[in-house]
Amino acid sequence: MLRLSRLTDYAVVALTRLGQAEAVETSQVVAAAIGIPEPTVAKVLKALAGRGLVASHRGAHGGYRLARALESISIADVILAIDGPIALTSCVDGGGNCSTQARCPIAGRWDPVNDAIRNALTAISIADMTATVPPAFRIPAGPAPRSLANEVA
Amino acid sequence: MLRLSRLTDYAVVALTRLGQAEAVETSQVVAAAIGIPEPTVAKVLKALAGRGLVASHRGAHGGYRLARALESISIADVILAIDGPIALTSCVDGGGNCSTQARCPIAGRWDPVNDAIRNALTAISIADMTATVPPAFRIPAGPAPRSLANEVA
DNA sequence: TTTAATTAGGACTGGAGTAGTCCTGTTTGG
DNA sequence: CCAAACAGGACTACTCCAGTCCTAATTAAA
Repeated sequence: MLRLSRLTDYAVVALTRLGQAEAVETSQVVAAAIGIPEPTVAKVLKALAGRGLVASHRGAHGGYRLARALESISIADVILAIDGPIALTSCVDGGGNCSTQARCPIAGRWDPVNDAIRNALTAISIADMTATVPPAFRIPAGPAPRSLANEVA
Repeated sequence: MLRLSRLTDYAVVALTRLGQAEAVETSQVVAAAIGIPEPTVAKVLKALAGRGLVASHRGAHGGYRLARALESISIADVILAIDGPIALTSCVDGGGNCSTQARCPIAGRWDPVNDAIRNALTAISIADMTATVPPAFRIPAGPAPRSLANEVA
């Protein structure tokens, strides 16, 4: 089902949280705020920092903050940071190192599919994802259904 | 990385093969033609038949043939047949049965993402996937690199 | 200068889900 | 009536991800 990594969902939640923060926040604070175990949040934030989506500050009183506005961060960026490059087939990005030796009947050209998905994902920002929720459906407070495991298709 | 099921790739290859066939072909023949183990091909064809993408004929001299032209079969159709419905989050299609009780900070609205991907995948037909390969890059004959494991993102 | 806080980075492990196989039943042409 | 072929489901081995932990490296404050 074209599963999307669950960590990617965490990343979106964490980014949204940082978007609401006023100063740098430690991974512990973020974890507590969004209700996800700290080690996992730390892992996600590290990955996001590595891709420059969040800025990190080490040492005492360190933490994370957004490197750019949520409006200018696309889901494609997040997926890239968490799961790696967007490419359907190993054939495409792997450079043709097909393990099996079966015949390739011309078929299986996933490039257009990759491009289409990449474009679709690049067009949507994290801000878009939160903005599209009609106010009536927003959860007032307290525990609430949360976005979880992800599967496309 | 938004992994796409490998069976989906097989399905595309098998469909392309059936597109070249002149009469019904058994799963054995298809398997031999595309160089993939017969049981696996059989499994894929069954799934495609279940979704009406290929027509099956039982009994002696039975087999499979395309139910419609490759031009009118989208990858979304294939993914749906092999991997199930296209939806990024269990939150969305599962009806809100979130297992964890963590707080949902409004974030994680994957609906627009799902829609975008669905649209992108629906717009591409199997015929498109084979047609986009420039003639110069077509493999003349014999063993050749084959599309394999699939990952998006 | 020392100490504590905090990120960076990688290794490790358990579990979930998929690929692939196989078996049994049903249909159908010869 | 028999053999060929699909239908459908059960089962297993394996891969890969989620989650945890440990050890640096960095930095503010005392």
